[in-house]
Amino acid sequence: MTRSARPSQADRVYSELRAKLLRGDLPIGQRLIEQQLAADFATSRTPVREALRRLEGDGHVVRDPAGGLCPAVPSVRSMRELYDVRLALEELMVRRASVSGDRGELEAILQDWRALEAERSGGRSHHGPEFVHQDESFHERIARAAGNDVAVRMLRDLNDRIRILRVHDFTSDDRVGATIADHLEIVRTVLEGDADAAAAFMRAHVQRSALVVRERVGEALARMFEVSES
Amino acid sequence: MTRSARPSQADRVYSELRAKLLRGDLPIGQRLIEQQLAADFATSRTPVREALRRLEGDGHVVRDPAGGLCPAVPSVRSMRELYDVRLALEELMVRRASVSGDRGELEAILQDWRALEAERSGGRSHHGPEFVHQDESFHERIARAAGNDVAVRMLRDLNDRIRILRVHDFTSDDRVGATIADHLEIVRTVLEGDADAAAAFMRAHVQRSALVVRERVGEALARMFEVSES
DNA sequence: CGACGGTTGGTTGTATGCAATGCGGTGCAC
DNA sequence: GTGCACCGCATTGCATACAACCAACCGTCG
Repeated sequence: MTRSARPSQADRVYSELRAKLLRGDLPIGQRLIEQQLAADFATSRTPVREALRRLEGDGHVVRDPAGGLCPAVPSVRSMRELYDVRLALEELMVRRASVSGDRGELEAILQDWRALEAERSGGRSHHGPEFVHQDESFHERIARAAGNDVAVRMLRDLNDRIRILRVHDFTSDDRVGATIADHLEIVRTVLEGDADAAAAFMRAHVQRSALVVRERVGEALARMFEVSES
Repeated sequence: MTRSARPSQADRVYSELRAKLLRGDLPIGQRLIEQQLAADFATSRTPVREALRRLEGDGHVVRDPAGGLCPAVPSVRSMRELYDVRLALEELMVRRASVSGDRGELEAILQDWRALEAERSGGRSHHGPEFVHQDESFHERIARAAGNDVAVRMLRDLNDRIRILRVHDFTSDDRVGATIADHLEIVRTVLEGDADAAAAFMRAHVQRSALVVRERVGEALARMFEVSES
């Protein structure tokens, strides 16, 4: 996906536009005009078109009936679906990691999260957006240690789409602490090779997170989503 | 993904090229030259470029170090990964379908497969490629009945990538019969609402299929894959 | 006053031209 | 004979010009 040597204009437009879309920076009803985007990114329509095609393939933009492209609107329903699929995949990953995971990587993960725990009890606390990245990184590393690149890629895609919600999980210091504890417990269990227990911990962890998000985001976001649902 | 009204050149190139890639029709080492493809499809480079970008996003073509695009080569490893993920998703789908599936659709599936069973015992037998489509359709309909469009899309993508193997599952009449029996059992159990049993049946069904494929494809394909693995 | 058709501006789809890059081949020097 | 440098070609990335199409607006006619 990343061009090997020199990132092209199309790549640049793709990632910047994608970032905007995933942050929800673009007005939802508004059509994305190729020429206008080309002007914004100081380039021509060709790279913009290529970026849009990729974003369309990713499902981050959708076609309106007239053939124009608009930002895809997340719905409550799709969020639930995404969490559902994510849960199944994460469970699979810890099972695989438990049975035949890369021990070196798993132990590195354990070390890193012990360090985070120490930092935290040492008074240095992590705030939302930064911790979201840590959290995503944990789950991706587990998948990578499990040795399933197909799943890694799928999880990354899922994470892109729920990131906008995930930040709501880490607005309280309690949740950050609980997450660190969960992660340590999971990776320890994986290293013990207990697939069933690890899967159960992961399931509980993700479900807890989903519950908190659901609660925090609450009715406000739900209503926002509802109205913008197509 | 499908343009609403008038399929564009880019759409045509995308689907035809994609079909060729998924059938393994293109020599693996051979670089895909934009201009040559444009000539083959009797169009210009622009639609070809867009098609290639989408295929790149799908992972069906990959960049060589020089920046050129080549058909992605399936590896034994990625096949195993795909089956692994597919298994997890299929299991999730029957669980969801068991608990809160669309009964109308589920009963329609049951009817259709009873009809297929009757046809078969009536002497009309189905052969490989045709039955692959039936089989894929079954699994997609289950996912659709489960009401998770995110998973439907992911499964479709997975199926695209394992189709090349799946045909090896249905070269014997026995396997076709066994598959019909499995499908009937699965959908009946789902309709009874027994999620655990349905998941177990689905797991057994997919694993059986994977085993047969692995056996039939055998070392020959495995070796072919190995040498072409990057 | 309403409905219909033409017209026009805006937007996307397609084609092509141009520049840059990387690779291979060839010729020259040693 | 071998190594190196230079040149040309193939190919991609980017820009722009042109064509097709849709949508809305406006005028006219019933």
